[in-house]
Order: sequence, then C-alpha cells, then structure tokens
Amino acid sequence: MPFKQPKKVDKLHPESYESKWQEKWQKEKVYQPDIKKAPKPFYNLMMFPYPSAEGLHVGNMYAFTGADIYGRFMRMKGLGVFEPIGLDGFGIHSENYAIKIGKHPAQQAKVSQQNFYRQLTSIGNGFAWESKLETYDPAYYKWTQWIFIQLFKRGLAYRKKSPVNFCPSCKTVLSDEQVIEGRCERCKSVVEKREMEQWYFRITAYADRLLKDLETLNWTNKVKVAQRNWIGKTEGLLEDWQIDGMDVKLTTFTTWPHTSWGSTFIVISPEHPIISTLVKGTSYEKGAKEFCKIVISENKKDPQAAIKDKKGYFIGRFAINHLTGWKMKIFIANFAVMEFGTGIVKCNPAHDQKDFEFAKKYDLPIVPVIVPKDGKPLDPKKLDHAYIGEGVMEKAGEFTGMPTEKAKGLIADYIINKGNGKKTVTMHLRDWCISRQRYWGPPIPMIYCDACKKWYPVAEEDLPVKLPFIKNYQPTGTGKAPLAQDPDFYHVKCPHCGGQARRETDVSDTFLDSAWYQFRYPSTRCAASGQVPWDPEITKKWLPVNIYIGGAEHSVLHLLYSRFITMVFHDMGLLDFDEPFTRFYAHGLIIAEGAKMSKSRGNVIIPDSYIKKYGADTLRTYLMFLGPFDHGGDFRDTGIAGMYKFLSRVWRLANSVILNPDTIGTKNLKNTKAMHRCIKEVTEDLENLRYNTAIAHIMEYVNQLTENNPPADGQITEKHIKSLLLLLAPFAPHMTEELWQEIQLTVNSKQKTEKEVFNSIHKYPWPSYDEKFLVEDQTIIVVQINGRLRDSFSIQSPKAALQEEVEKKAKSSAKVQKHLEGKTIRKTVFVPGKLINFVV
RNA sequence: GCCUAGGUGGCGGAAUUGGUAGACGCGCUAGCUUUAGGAGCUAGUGCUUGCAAAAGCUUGGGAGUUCGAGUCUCCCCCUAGGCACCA
Repeated sequence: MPFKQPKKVDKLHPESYESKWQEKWQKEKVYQPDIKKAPKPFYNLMMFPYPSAEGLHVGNMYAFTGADIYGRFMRMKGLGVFEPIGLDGFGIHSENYAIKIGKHPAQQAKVSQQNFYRQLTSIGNGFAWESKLETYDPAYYKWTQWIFIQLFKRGLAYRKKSPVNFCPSCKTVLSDEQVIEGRCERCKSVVEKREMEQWYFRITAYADRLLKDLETLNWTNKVKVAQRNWIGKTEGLLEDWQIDGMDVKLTTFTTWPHTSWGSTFIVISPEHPIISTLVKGTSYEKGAKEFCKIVISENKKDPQAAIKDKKGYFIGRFAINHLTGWKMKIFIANFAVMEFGTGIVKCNPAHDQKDFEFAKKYDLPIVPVIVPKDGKPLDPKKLDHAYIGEGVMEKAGEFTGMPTEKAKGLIADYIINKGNGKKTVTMHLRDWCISRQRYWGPPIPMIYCDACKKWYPVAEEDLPVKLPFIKNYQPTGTGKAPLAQDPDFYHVKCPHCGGQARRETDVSDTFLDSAWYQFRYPSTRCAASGQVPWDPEITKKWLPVNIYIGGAEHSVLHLLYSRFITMVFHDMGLLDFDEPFTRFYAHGLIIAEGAKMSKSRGNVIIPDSYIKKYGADTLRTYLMFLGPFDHGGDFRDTGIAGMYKFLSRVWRLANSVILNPDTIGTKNLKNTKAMHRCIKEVTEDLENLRYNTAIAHIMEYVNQLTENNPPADGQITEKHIKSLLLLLAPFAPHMTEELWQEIQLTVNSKQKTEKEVFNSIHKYPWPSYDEKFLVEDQTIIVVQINGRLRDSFSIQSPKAALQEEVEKKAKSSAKVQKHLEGKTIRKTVFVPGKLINFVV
C-alpha cells in the first residue's frame, strides 16, 4: 500500500487534545498514588511558587517541567511517585502585589490561587492534585503556629531587643538572610538598623549540626558551599592586650596569631562601648565622640565608604604588645566591624593589606615578621603592599626560622600558655529574626500579660489564631503591625492569671510557612494525629523527600531554615531522621533573548501564550532542550518554533503508522539497533537529569526512522514507534498519550468500549534495551601518523581487534602510504577497535 | 580579597577510562514544492588557502607530560554566582 499523508495530521494541534488529557488524567487519578499503600514510594518535590504578580513565568515552568520529567520517568520505572504542588501564598511577596494593585491580600489570594492552579494544570505536570495545600489556609497555618509554640516551649524561640534590619519601604524587620548587600531582598531598598524587640529562633544552637550534616547530603555542591559560607564558622584566637597605665584589657580576635610579633597598633570599631571608658576625662574624649558619630553615619549611608577611605582617630592610649613589649597606639577606625570577632583588631601592617594602608596613612611602624618563600626578607621601607603569603618567621623570638604553617599553631599555644589568649570559634550565622510587622502572615501565637510580666503561648487547642479580615491591612511603618489597630484581635485574657492581656500582633516570617510544608503534603487528606501536623505512619512511608528540585537562590534561606526545623522535630522525637531532603538538585535560570528576565526590562515571559500557540508539550520539550538543566538557558522565539517542527515530525511519523498499518513491518535491523541504542542513552540521561542530551538522542532516533521518506513498507515496526512514544512521554505527555491511545485502537484493532480500563502511556513500563543489538558488526578504525588523523576505514568487528589485520589494511591505504613514503616507522600504537597510530 | 562553577563554530550546546572535536538543534546558503504567506522536503555549512584534489589551523592565553590532550599538571586572563570593612 502506498504511503499517504492526510492533510489533517501534518502538524501538532495541541488545542484539540491537551486539555482533554489533563481532565482525563485527573479523573482517572493517574498521578495520585495510594498514599497509604503505594509499594515503592518516591517523593518527588519541587519548590512551591509564591502566587504573587501576574502569574507563573517561564522560569517557574522550567523548574516544574524539569522536576516533572524526573517524576514521570520514575513512575514509568514502576515507583509510586508522589508529586504534590501548592502555594506559598502568605507573605510579603503576595501582600506587596495585592497592595500594588489596590486589593485586599485575602481577596487577591483567591484570584491568584485560581490563576496559578489553572496555569499549573496547563503545563501538563503529573501533580497529585488531591494533596495540594496553601500556606494561608487556616488548616495549614494552625500548624505553623503550633511549631512556633513548640520552639518556644523548648527555649528555641525567644524575644530580644537588638539592632534589627528594617526595610523602610516594606515597613517591617527582615532576617539577616533577607538582606542582600545591605538591601532588602524584595524591594532593594537600603535597609536601616533599628533597635527593636523581636522574636528570634535559636538557629545558632544548631550551627554545628547544620554544618556537619552537609557532608552527608547529596546536594548540588554550590548550595552546600553557600550554606557553609553563610554559617561561616571561623576558628581563631582571642588575645588580651594590657592598656598602658590603666587596669583595662582589650580583647582582639585573629586567625593569624603568629603575626602578633609584628603587631604595632590596635583599632577599635566606632560602635564599641569600651571607647567611652578609654577616653573618659581625657582631652581626646570630645574628639573621639565626634569621630564615632561621623563614621557611624557614613558607614550607614554608604557601606562601601570604609573601603574607599580608611579613617582613624588616635585616642591617646597605648596597649602593650605581650610578645615584644612595644607600646602600640590605639585608634578608633572606620574599617573595624562591631559584628565580627570582638570589634577590636590587632594590626600587623606588614602582613595585612588594610592594616598596611592604615599604617601608611598615619605613619605607623611596619615590622615584617614573615620572610617570603623566596628567602628575601621584606624591607619595610620599600614595601608597597602587605605580604599575605606563607613563609618563615623572623623577629619572632624562639620561633624565628620556623615555617609559618607550623608557627601559627605553636605561637597560639604559646600565647595561651602565657595567659594572654584563648581559642575561640566565631559564626557568621545569627539567630533567625521571625517577627514581621505586616498583615499577611500567620499571627504569632503568643500572649503577653502585664500583670504576670510574662509571655504565654496560646493553648494548643485554641489554634489556629485566625488572621482577622481587617480593612487597614497596610503596613504602618511605626514598628507596629497592622493587627495592632484591631482591639478585637489583641484583647485577650491571660492564660495564666485570667487578667487583661495582649496578643502578639506581629506575624511570622514567610520562610517559617515553607520550612515544613514537605511534611504536610502527604498528610493533607488524612487527619493529622491531633498531636502533630502529620500522620506518623504516612510520614514514615514518604519522608525524607527523595529528590527536591528548586532554585539555588534559596541556598541560605528556605533550605537552611527547613533543615533547622526538621532537626528540631527530630529532637522532639517526632521524626526519625533530621534532614528533610536527601537529594537537592538546583536547576539553572532562564534568560530571555540574551538578557536577564525582569519586570523593569519588560521581558518576563509568561508561558500562557506559548502554550496556546504551540502547546505545553512543545514548550516543555523546548525548555529542556535549551541546555543542561542545572545551567538554564536562553529563551528565543525561533528556538521554540524549531521544537514545534520536531514534535510535528514525530506526530506525522506516528500517524503514518496509525493510518497505514500496512507500512508496519517486522524487519529493519538498522532501525531496531537505533531503537535499542536510543533506549539505553535516554535512560542513562534521564537518570542523571541530562534532559538536553536525552532529547538529542530521541532526535537522532527519529532521523534514523525517517531516513527513507516516505517510509518504505515494512521498515518500521509497532515497537519502533511505541518505544519512541514511551521515551518522549516524560517530555511531551499530551501528544504521546494521544498517539498511544490511537495506536492501541487502530493498530491493535481493538474496539473502543465504555467499560475499557484506561491504560495511560504514563503508567506503562519504561522500555528496556537488549545489549545484543548494541554491538556493531562493522567498526571504524582511525589511522593516525604521529597522532594526526590521516585516514579511516571500517572493518568487520572481530577483525578490528587484531593488530595484524588492522595494520595490513591501514598500510594498504593510498593516503597513508603517501604520508609514510620515505619514512621509517619507529613505533606502532594499536588500540583494539579504535585506532592505529604510526610514529615516524 | 576568599570560595564555587565555567570559558568549545554565527548562536545554544555534544564529546566513556586521554583515542575521529563540533553530536543534536537554531541560524544561514542553494534547490524543489506551494496561488501567496507560513510550512514542508533535499543538499550544504568550524576557520584559512585553493577551480578542484588537497593542505594548514582550531576547544580563553602560555608552558609541560604523552605516540596522541577539550580532557591530565603548572602559570596567567576572562565570565557568572556566593561571601566579605571578616582581622
């Protein structure tokens, strides 16, 4: 029968089947595992979106598609895949958007929810829709509040008055993690320091564990590195310096104890309280005060000021160098940071660039104590920058001549033994400031009683503390949350004495909402036990999460907080593991037409119009083909058209088989070999989330199948086509389902009946390959002369392993002979089945 | 400054343990097809020289190890991300 190509099938027409299958999948619960009984549970989690702004953008879709493909692959490999989705809808992101468009956050949430769920359906992910959750649902945040209470009861939530980060635009305090280069991570306003009393979570108590466990986690390395940097554990030495003529000691922190032999002055942070003691009643008092005032305000205005210009003020005092006996001038200096170490620094200008610049400016002694590795001692008069490398000690008493690597520890011990120091560890990590003076979040479930002068948690049976619907939800900027204007909300009785008490009116940070959602998903449809937010049996079955896919921008926020909260649950005896995500994979970022996507540039790509034009399958496959999943890629309109073309080719190929069963044959070894190779390669690629190369291999396979166009009768088997569809199914779930069902009906000549069980392609077993088809009977041998390619030929595979045969054939080549002419072969390198190299 | 990834055609990107660099796709060129547009099909496409056959060059730069280096070693440059007045 001649090949015919009916017009109506020459292109994809996603609008006719994508939503049809989405509905069918949902109706048939194709992606809803049996939470209680699924035999091989596989928890495939992706970071749930903030439903702010106009909707899902193509970056979200990139992440979700990549995660979904892995889930679909695992499902076809026979695992009980659980792939839930929800909305991280509480918090500043959503609230700011609501304010911007003049809507009440609670009302906007409903609109956003509908829009996001519509979009999330349209991208064709295999979500377990029955397990969705929203963080602003009282049934959810009841437990967020419960968590706060548990931490309070264990002494891990506490109040403290200290300088906090305050964003003047968002009108709330922020955690350290939400301040990027001195600016608010959301609105980029310069963050102010304010002295306020706030609730904190004692995450620092877990610093060592958070650090140590990293080694055991299968996470994208850069995220582990970022967490390690953020925790910022530094081991060093605290060193005491006696002040000349005063019974006061200054304590400094250093990681280079051996350079104390060359310490010639000391600087103090202008914020340090000890300054007033040192200058009290001296002629330097007034000047010091003024200097501090100026420098503090300069640093606040421009955090980079001190880098540009180092400034100091001599306060008329000297400290004694406990190693050398030198009198060292003491300065207040703008580059000394109160938050790091002790806020006081011993300075060794020969071996620290900052100290060097300062010493030059104020004409302070520069004494090198390290001879560089080249053996030439440094001449302080000729130095134009500090020497910060390793070397050998000089002018260091009994340590002179010792390599610095060794001296570092020994000199530290020496200082400690003389009573002038002790070992210490500093951390960059600070406790997590959890209070927010905003409206759209879970009210912190605490009550303050004036009579008892004490904070009490809300009784657990009274949870949730519902967020009331109030008209004045806008942030106030006064340091009080909007709820503080609602007496009905905050007037409560003291749980202890029954007297008039006041509810906390701040809400908790959004990152608390998302720190525990992975535990809630599997249990959303089961009543929690009453004691904990999940069903313990179900949690045991599904957690920890098998693979978590999301953006690396959450390295030190969500991913750190979530680990911390999990450790607390573990310590409470509620979980038998203490890491929530055994594997975390950070996907890359999508840029558009070569530029970063941003609202201000106006190049944010919303997937909807592309889905409408090309279908979700095309967009999904295109996004995955852009580049390695952990690199991201550049979204271009011409590229997506190319993918539409490719899928249309697959569409035509499969349809040619459906419509012309006669073209299906049983024998074409070339095609069968290509199929087995393709199955092997795609399987290995998917196991490693190498989606771009998996698609390339499918393309090669399609190129092979369509080598003869139109295909000759009998060249393509049903299995060739079915394997193609199965391999493509995770990428293009709708069109493969459509074609699969068609083939089942047409090729197998089955009659469609109403009662027939729906056998989705997405539950069909992943195809397997047979090694015997991977063996090629012809092998290509490369002939090199002095390592340069001169010729190649193919030879029967068994013979390709015999040097004698290969050498004979190689030497018979005219091209090779030309290059060998008049030369003697000095050596022959033979790699069986690969190449032969003549060295002349 | 420190830490972590990277640097391959016009572009996105492929390359097992060192063994044919440039898979796959985009773009481009020519031809066919279509009323036209779009689309489709066929062929070509790293660079230089050459009518051609062919030769030379080529994985950020430089050195080294090797019969043979994108891959290994050393030095340098650049880009992206993280941390940073960090002692």
